[in-house]
Amino acid sequence: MQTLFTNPKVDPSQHPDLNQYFAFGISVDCVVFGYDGVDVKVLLIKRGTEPFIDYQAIPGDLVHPKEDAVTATQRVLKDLTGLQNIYLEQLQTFAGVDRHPLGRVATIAYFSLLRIEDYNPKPSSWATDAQWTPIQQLGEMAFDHKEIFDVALERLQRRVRHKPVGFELLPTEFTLTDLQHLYEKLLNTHFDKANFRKKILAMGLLLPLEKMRKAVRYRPARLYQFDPNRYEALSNRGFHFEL
Amino acid sequence: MQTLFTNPKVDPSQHPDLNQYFAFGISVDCVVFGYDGVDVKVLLIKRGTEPFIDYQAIPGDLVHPKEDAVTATQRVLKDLTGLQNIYLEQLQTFAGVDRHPLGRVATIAYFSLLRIEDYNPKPSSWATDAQWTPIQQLGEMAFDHKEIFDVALERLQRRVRHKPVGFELLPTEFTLTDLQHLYEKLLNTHFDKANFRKKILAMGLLLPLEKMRKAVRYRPARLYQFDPNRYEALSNRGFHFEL
DNA sequence: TAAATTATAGTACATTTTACTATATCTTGG
DNA sequence: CCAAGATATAGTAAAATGTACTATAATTTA
Repeated sequence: MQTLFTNPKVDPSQHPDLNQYFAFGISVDCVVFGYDGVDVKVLLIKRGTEPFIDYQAIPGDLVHPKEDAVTATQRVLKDLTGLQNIYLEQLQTFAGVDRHPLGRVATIAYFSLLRIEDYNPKPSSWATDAQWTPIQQLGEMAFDHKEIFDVALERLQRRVRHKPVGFELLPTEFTLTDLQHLYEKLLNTHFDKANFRKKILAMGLLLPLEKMRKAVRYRPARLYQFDPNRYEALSNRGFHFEL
Repeated sequence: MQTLFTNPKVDPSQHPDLNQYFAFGISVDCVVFGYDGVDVKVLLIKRGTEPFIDYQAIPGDLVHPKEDAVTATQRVLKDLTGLQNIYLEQLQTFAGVDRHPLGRVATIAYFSLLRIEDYNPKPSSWATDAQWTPIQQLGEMAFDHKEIFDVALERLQRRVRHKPVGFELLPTEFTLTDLQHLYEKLLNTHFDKANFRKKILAMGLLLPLEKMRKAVRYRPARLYQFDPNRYEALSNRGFHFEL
């Protein structure tokens, strides 16, 4: 039997054997990135049961029958972090036949970005086993989660260069040096300091504040904050963020 | 019940009620782009039954129980076009609760690129209703297929600027003007002729042939072909295609 | 053989990027 | 209170790239 379902000439309601095609589970998995001022980290849970006991895993869950995928992911994120309205982007779907030992489960992978200082673990049944892991120090991962993570990291690195989403990882007020360090960690490169600030400031996306970073034993730097409205406005005029 | 399945402390095999979570259908839908030298076109089928009778639809099918998603898409593409090994990229998954009137079906959307001259419709049960439609002349589309198409087009436009995949749409041998026209149609812009050729040739991705385009009533242009090996080599050295 | 048409080469100017240098501003220790 | 240390911020000059043109070459058709 081929193309039964979408064949424009066939009426699927006439085919009771269609049931065997409705036996998939769908899960969502979300790679949560954070930044603590030093390292880019990812929020992973440690599995306490087989299969893959003691392996690190990307948080996720089965999508409920009447729930859509984004909603499911937001539910997982809230249970895990206590946060709502955090940056979320669909990544890719992994649907290999044998990717899950417990059944045919396709997983829709997402990634999200949050300010690590906002993170506030909820005492849900599993969130207590969550831990922030620097992305260079990943252990072995359950299922195909390493592959999912790799895709997520690659996507993040591209995304961050073409859209101003890096700010999602920083405190709302930050210095230009903070920003530069973040990008250097994310992209694993070095930027010339003077040129970096010139380029960023020239975009006009940052609102300079009348405050300075305090409690440093050298000249304090000005604090800035990202201005989403300005970005919106510029985008509509054809502006393209690029770093 | 929450996070039953992926909760690291819960053993899902102890939960017979898990069955209600394994009742999804998964389909693949593939937006097939082609180019005939004049227009960018998309291969759509016209539905012959309800729901959405007479609407245009993106070709696709349910994923079989023991089939992975890419394989399913390649099967659909082969039934439809007679072609194998054509450019294929996963786009995004659409999993809205009510997106399909016949049941809970999440669809993994793909897009693919092919040389329209290679297209050779197979007499499969539905491929005969397939037709190449210029992307400006789309009618109303079935299900959420218009939304899928919009995402596909946007993705194609970005992809074509950052990876040399435009060549997938051209005959293997083409002139620089052919290439420029293709990009102008894809991106809906105009390029300065002299600068376009300078930029493209400077990349060193095109192999100049000793042939000329014939049967034109003016000066014939040199034919080129894309050199994938060269691209591979340059990519490894950090080269980044950009147009 | 001239006219028409497109291919290809070249050039000059503007803009952006890159690699630096110089100066300003703050804290801390003597 | 001043110098030393550290980082912030401003500025500049050369290099590279992009942009807008102009000029010339090659081919067919009338």
